[in-house]
Amino acid sequence: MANKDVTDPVRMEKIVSLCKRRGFIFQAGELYGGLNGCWDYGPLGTELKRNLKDYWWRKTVQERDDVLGMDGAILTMEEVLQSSGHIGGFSDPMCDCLLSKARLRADQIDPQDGTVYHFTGASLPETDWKTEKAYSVLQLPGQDEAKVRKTAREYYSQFVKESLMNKKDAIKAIQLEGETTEKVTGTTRYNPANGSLLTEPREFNLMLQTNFGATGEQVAYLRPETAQSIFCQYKNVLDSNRVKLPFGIAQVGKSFRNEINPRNFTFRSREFEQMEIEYFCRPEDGMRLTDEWLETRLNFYAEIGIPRNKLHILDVPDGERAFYSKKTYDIEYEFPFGIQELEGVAYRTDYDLGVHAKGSGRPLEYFDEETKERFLPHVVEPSAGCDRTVLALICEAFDEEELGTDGKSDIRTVMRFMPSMAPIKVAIFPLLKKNEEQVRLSKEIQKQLQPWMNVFYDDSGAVGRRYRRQDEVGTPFCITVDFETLGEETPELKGTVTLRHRDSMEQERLAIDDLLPWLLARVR
RNA sequence: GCGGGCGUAGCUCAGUGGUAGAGCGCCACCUUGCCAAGGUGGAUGUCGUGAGUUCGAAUCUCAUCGCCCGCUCCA
Repeated sequence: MANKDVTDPVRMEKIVSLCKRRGFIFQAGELYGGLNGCWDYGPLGTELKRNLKDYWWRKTVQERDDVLGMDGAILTMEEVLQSSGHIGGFSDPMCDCLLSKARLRADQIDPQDGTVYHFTGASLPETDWKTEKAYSVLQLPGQDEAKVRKTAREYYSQFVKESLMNKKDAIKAIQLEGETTEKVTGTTRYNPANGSLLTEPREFNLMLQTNFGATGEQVAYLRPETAQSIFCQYKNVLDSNRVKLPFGIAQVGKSFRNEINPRNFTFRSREFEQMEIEYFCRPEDGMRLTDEWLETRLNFYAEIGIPRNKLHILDVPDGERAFYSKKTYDIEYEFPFGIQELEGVAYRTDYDLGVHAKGSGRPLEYFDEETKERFLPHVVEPSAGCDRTVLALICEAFDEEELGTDGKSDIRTVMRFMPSMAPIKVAIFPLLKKNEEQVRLSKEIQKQLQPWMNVFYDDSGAVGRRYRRQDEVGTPFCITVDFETLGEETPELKGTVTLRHRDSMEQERLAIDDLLPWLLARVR
């Protein structure tokens, strides 16, 4: 098990603060108080996320011969989710303890035998407090009747105004009413820890539902994962694209889950984006391909700037995997709030195509021309959380560097994004705002580079401050048009600019004409 | 969903019943020949929201929303 104790809340707070201050991520609906579990990306966050998605798409779909893309509807038919098991099958019935408020999974309570004491209500002598609420307690092994009644009085004490008297005396004084007993066997209605009655088991609604049609009579669900539209269109993709096993279908898009408890900034949100591949293969290749995809995906993270030593691979053991999965790897990252999952690589066997073939009554078998076999392909699913990866990129990039060599403390905040991920690729400054020629040339360079990359122009304040502002949003390169550019004192430097590197703060001179190829080689 | 903490300017926070504050940031001008915090001036607040108590509420009470921590949950 990963060590969850390695957390740094202070660092996380600084990151959240920077995200808001510099326009990476805002809380959704903040103007009206905020919407729990939902987030908006600001200008820079949007660029960052787009860079990630574009890179994933390029590496996963465009640069591979065996993966095709699709973009499915978010609104999903009830039948699809019935077959997949999202309706009915996967949601766990939960009970709450009426006394301790502990939440228990109804299906994990051991059946118990014993005597149950039923009460119809309680009152408090010498006051007008009285309740008709019924309550029951199971006598646990080793408990006497007095203990059972104490438990009941503790329950009723929740409804007594605390101002009546001090709590201990109040509990002792409560009069229980209508006591009867009953022998029960195999009950799961009582908390094994304290004998208290539980609430009725409730199905937690883990999906978001919506309605449409003229009077809103038709029910649809916001998809809980992008995977289901891939499984449902697998046959159409196969028939329309002349592909052979093994092949994959990839999708990037929004999914929605009614998370009970959204936490950790954007990490667990109700609305989130996934980058998923369903890779269809022959049954005998499933295990091997799962391992291969794990390697492919780990390499991907290294390429976008999340080093291998910050990733942890969890080989999910038997019993903790989804029941249909023969093998699952979780790829986890060391977030400041703990080691948490970025991506799951799961071997899902033929479960998904199987349930949809059955649910729809349509054959989904693959016919192998060479071997003349007909079978349901198996599926390996590398499923990455897009917002989680953006958050990992931000956490990984965030750095505070001490520069105070002369005794003064100077902390430089730098987002060390890889150039390919950085929201702004290059910033362009005239050294002096008042020098018209420098301003003119700077804007000319900006126009030259803009068709190729995201460029930012700034002429306010001292140039040092402008450098630092760009450091804080992770711009890898800054270009300064200075007096040498104009060739005023050193004619041989005419037409060159200062190029300043974010990470080292070092500078070099480059000819304006060389800028585009130089940058293009580094920012993609 | 439970328990605890918190919510005042863009950010970090001070302000415990009597005129809404500081530092940083931001904007303008000046200065500035390459790495923040120099000079002058300026803008910015439904004190999270709503009700209540009060002559008067950022301050007290209740509710609600949101954030953080711990449980719980995560197909």
